[in-house]
Amino acid sequence: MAAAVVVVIFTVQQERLSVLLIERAADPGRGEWALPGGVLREGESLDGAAARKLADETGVSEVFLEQLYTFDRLGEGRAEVVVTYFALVDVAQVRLRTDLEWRPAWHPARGLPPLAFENERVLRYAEERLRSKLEYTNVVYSLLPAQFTLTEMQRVYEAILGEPMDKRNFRRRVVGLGIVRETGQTLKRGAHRPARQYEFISRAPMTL
Amino acid sequence: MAAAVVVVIFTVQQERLSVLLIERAADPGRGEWALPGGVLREGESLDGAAARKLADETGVSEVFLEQLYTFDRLGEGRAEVVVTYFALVDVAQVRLRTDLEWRPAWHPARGLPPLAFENERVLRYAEERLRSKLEYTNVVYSLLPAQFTLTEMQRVYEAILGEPMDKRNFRRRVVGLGIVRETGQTLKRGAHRPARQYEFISRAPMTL
DNA sequence: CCAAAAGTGTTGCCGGTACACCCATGG
DNA sequence: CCATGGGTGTACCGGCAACACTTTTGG
Repeated sequence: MAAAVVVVIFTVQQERLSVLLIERAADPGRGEWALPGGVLREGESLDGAAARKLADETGVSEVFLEQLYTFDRLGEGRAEVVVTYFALVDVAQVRLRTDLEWRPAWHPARGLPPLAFENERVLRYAEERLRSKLEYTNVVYSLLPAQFTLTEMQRVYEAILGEPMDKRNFRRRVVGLGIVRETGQTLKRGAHRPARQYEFISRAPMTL
Repeated sequence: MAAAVVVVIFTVQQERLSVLLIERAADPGRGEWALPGGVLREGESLDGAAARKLADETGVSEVFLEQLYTFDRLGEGRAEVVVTYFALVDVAQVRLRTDLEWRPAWHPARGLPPLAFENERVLRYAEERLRSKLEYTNVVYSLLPAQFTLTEMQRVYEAILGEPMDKRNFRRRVVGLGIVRETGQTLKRGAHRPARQYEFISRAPMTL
């Protein structure tokens, strides 16, 4: 009866918010999907355990990772308490594990398979917190590459919030509030006018 | 190495934000003060354990009580993880335990005695969260009796935020946003004009 | 020349803040 | 009559939302 750590790993892919899930190859919960997690090791810190799980599954570190909530007695799980975290990753940086037994895969946050251990509760809570953090922090930095266009950034916001935003208001806000700045470079893609590239002023979480 | 629960119990007393602390009569931490807490019992829920601790120390229930954060390896504590909660109580409803060994007492949040188990970190975090929740929720309901005057309510806000507020703006806000309503009754006290009594529209936590 | 995305300003509304005076009561 | 707290309105400012057209490019 030790403590367990579970990590909700979000990304935005094809204009959809997605979550990393693992198909369980053993009981309990065989054949269902679950959030990545595991037991806290002897002498390990909570933040350390969460970062380890995240790195195990995605290969990334140095991304936004924050404690979410602590649950007790989640479903059939054997842990006394489950400390949950949530992380935001740029899908382009991720290399998923390719084990035969415990397959990780991205799933759109809308339209999930059956989940083990009442992970739906955890996910709902994480999604709510993510949406609210978008509004008053710069956490989106962790979902985008070093350089990007404002349109790409806006698509990420829209995927998470689930509604279209006004282009002019969006731009005024993110540059005006000091979240991003121009790099001076531009990017040409397809039959379009070249787009200015932007970068985050800070790649650490900050409250606006 | 089980999980422990710790509760930060706030009240407002004589226009000061205060916290309930317990003087430790045994090691570790003998002679220091600490937040009330204990080990999670077999089969007990986290919320249940927090409510039990709160009721043990103050006799109250049905007040605002919410999970705060989960810490690992706090000081010399023996718990693997410590799940912290914070509660808001009306000091008039509280009857403190009067054990000889483990004395509970209110301490002003500014100017605390030496604390055991790194409880300063927990307290700082709880205080910050309380201040921010004041702004966008009705949690203050849990610090006041059923009926009260707007001046009393304003004093509670000022004690917690640590700065005076404008009377007219305060009143407009709390009635306008539907936090409180008039009861129709008035209260006479001393050499003053009678004051209208108010009550909370909802005595459950709500976001504004 | 057409389709597709980039880029750009103005206006109205609302919420928040600053600010000062008169009133009812008990002693 | 005076000291004490109760009660009230207005004006300014800044952030936020709504809204439409022109430009550049590749095919």
